[in-house]
Amino acid sequence: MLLSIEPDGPVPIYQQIRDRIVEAIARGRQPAGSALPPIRQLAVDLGVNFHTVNKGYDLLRQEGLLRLGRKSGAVVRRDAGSGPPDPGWTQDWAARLRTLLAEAAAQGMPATDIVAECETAIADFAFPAAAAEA
Amino acid sequence: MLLSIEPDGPVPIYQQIRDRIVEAIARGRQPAGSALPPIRQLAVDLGVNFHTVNKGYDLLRQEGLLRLGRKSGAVVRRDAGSGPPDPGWTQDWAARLRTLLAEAAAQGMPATDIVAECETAIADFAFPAAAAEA
DNA sequence: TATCTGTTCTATATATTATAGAACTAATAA
DNA sequence: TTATTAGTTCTATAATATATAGAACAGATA
Repeated sequence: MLLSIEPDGPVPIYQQIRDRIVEAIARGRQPAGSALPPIRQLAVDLGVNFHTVNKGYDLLRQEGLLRLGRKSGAVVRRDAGSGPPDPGWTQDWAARLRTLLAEAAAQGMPATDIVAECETAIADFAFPAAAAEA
Repeated sequence: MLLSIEPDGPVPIYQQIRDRIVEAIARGRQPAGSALPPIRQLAVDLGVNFHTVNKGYDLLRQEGLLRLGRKSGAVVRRDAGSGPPDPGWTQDWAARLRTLLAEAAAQGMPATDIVAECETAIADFAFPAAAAEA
């Protein structure tokens, strides 16, 4: 489990930890049932306080992606193969997506490029029965 | 210029102001050259401090989307018809896109649904010579 | 001159972020 | 039992971000 962090970046460290793990889950590198490093160990590896890692893990638990146990540690609960997400969650996510895509359009990015970026990202994910036909 | 804000939401007010304006630009409701409300007036309309609006406008200025003048006020500088964005900017944006899309995949959203949400959002934008063929 | 607009400064209060240390709970291993 | 492991829960501190507030300034316009 490699996990590179930018300590001096604009995005909070606990958020970066959460983001990298979400990406690892989406790409199938952390399938459902797989274990994540213990909070204290990851904190040492990253050179940050264990409370910071704990906050990132807790975020993932609130999102339903992690299951945290006393001795079992942090285990992935959902992945790209799980059932469809909650309708309310999908709405919130779609709103954030619209804002992010609008940003690219406002910056003058062509529609074809925007679509291409989306497809490139999605192609890296590990869907259960992916068909990568062009 | 309608602009609804959630004062008690998790996202900062100045960020919401920035996001709504970005979406208005992308959708062609605020084309390049069009004027935005004065800082103080928008502050009154939204029921927030004018410093909060100023911070949102200043963000957009830093992103190259707005031009702020003494008497000219806030004028849109770039829109969906402008030239392609800066390569460095595109890289950063693509990274944020990958994180957001990974979130949906990790939550179990099917690839087809993710693509559909992207296309739905893009269809609302005002590209110069859009071809909406299916 | 007077007005409108963005800009800049100080100031205050609250919330967020990150670090730090200590103690606790539950499960496992020796 | 005893020790270890790992998450959980408290307090505490410092730095930064957020939002409000007021005042004053600078440039363009009527």
